[in-house]
Amino acid sequence: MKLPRKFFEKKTLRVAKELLGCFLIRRIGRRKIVARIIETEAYCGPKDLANHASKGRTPRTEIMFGQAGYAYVYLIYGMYYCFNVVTERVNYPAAVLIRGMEINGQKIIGPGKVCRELEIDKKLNGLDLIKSQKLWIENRRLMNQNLESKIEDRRAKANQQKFNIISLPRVGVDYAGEYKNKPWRFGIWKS
DNA sequence: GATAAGATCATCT
DNA sequence: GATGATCTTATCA
Repeated sequence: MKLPRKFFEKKTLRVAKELLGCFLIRRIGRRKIVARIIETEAYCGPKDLANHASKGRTPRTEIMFGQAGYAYVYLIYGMYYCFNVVTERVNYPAAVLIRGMEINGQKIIGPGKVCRELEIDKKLNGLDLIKSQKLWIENRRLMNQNLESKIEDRRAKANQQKFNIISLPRVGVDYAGEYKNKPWRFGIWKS
């Protein structure tokens, strides 16, 4: 089941944890990629110095000040894209970065790799994940009627087992002062 | 195995 | 003009 907007309108830390095990779905023409989210990072509001939006409202960060459930995609280091989902309420800039996923059991770790694999670039910035047919997120448990193959059935079963969430400091935010060591990176490599 | 350097550009100062 | 919410390749040990 596609996640509703309400899911994203909660506290960013909670959304970041609840997204683990959910399925990121990407449709490119007739091709559909189903990826299980296994690593995220939370960027929590204007005071979080690691958050791009902590420097205020700019053209780039505008989307984070909008409604939850929209895609925030930006170019990093001139070569890679990072994909985030906007969270919380209007005028409160926050988002969850998708850092790692699993496709048919194959792990893809790193936000740049995630975007390369799913063909996510700036054209998808500002996309509404609640309405889009190109990119959306589904529940941890795939509904039976959505199962398209035995492979997907197996994947759904594997996902029903309990998993432990590991939390660590975020990556690449040494400049963020007191926020640099906040354990706002979440993963389920172990399950 | 570990660490370092290089690629490459939108964004903000 | 400097700087990244990164990744790959090269060069060490």
